[in-house]
Amino acid sequence: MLDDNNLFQRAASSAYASMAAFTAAANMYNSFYPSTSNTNVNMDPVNYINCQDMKRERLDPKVRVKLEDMDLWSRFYSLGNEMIITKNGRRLFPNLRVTISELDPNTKYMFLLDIVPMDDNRYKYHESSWNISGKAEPHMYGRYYVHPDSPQTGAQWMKQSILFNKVKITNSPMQNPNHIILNSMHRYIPRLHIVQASDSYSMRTGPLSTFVFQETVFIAVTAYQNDQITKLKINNNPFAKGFREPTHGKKVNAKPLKRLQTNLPSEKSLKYDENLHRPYKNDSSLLSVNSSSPPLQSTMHGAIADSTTPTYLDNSVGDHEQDSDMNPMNFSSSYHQHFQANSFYSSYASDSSPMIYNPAYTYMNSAANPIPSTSTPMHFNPYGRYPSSVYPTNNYNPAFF
DNA sequence: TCACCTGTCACTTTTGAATGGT
DNA sequence: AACCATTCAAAAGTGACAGGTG
Repeated sequence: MLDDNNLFQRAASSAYASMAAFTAAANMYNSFYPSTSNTNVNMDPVNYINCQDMKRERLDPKVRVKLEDMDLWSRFYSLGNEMIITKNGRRLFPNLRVTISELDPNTKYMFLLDIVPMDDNRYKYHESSWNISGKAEPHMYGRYYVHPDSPQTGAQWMKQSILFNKVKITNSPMQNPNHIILNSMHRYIPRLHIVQASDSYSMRTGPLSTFVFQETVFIAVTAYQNDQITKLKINNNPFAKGFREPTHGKKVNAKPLKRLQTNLPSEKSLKYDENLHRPYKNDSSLLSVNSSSPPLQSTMHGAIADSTTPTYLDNSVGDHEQDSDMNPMNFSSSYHQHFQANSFYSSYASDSSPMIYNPAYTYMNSAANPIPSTSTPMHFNPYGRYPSSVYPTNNYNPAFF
């Protein structure tokens, strides 16, 4: 383990080197998820990551973060967003842009971004839908993108929206150390960390809060799987403008047509929708009669943990009303309404958060919630909750797409 | 002007199921 | 029946490319 930590420290570099090194030790413990098939592991989240001594103060709970371009994010979310990863690194699209309120105007803050797995699964795109195809590869923690304006005062951060358009994701650990490493065919969510700090040293100890946005969930891919995602990207990303007009390039014509032909609906692509009691086209965008505005499921807001700073493992879940809502074991509809009405997110509260994005843990953490067998591939619902027949009693409800 | 960003596409590599031999 | 090696198709990854942005 010590050797591994040294490896992390060597790998960490540039502006965030100190933070990556600092968090590496904690991350080593939860880099490898508990197996979904093992129900006998120690379920105490504090002991699980073995970091009960690492307490960290939070920012003022009044601090609010709003995700910009919510409409665009929601459109991608509803289709099951995909992000291309390449060896040299690709940017995220849509861009992550947020606005902040209720920071102390005179205190300095640093803004960091990382991307963490949503669950313990690897996915496969088959017959126009995402299905679980096996267990996830271990995630490489410790890579952060530090916003180049960091540090600056709360007043400066709140003056205008904050854009993370330079973040790049890659599948190659050997590339630029500023790139965030992801595994293809795995599902992720970006996390925004706000640290009260005036330099990289105090960044390690200053009060910290983490924010996540459900609409930013995506599956990392090396080539787009869902044609609808491709079209949405082309139509909205200015750098892909060249692909909008079929008459412009020669490339635009030939292959897509060929692909379209190979994907033409055959008998195989028609399925029977048991809910609608009618056949439906086997395409994630056409899954329901309401496909133009699929429901945004509510369950993950603010719930993804900061695995790098297991500060909130204080067993005080539910101390406050807000805490209760933020508790991943108790996602409430009221919080959903709060989200839909304002698109504002609080930081997550004291909870067992380092495990939240790992359904395996969540299921195991509740004796009342038996773990469904993962040996048989489950259909991945692009619109949110797994059917209640699959998870009869769980209240985790992995809500994506 | 030019560095950079995008999705496309042809090609290569990897994966995993099927098959057959011991 | 169990194990191992081989084959082969499908899936996934790679890199060059043209057309675009800033």
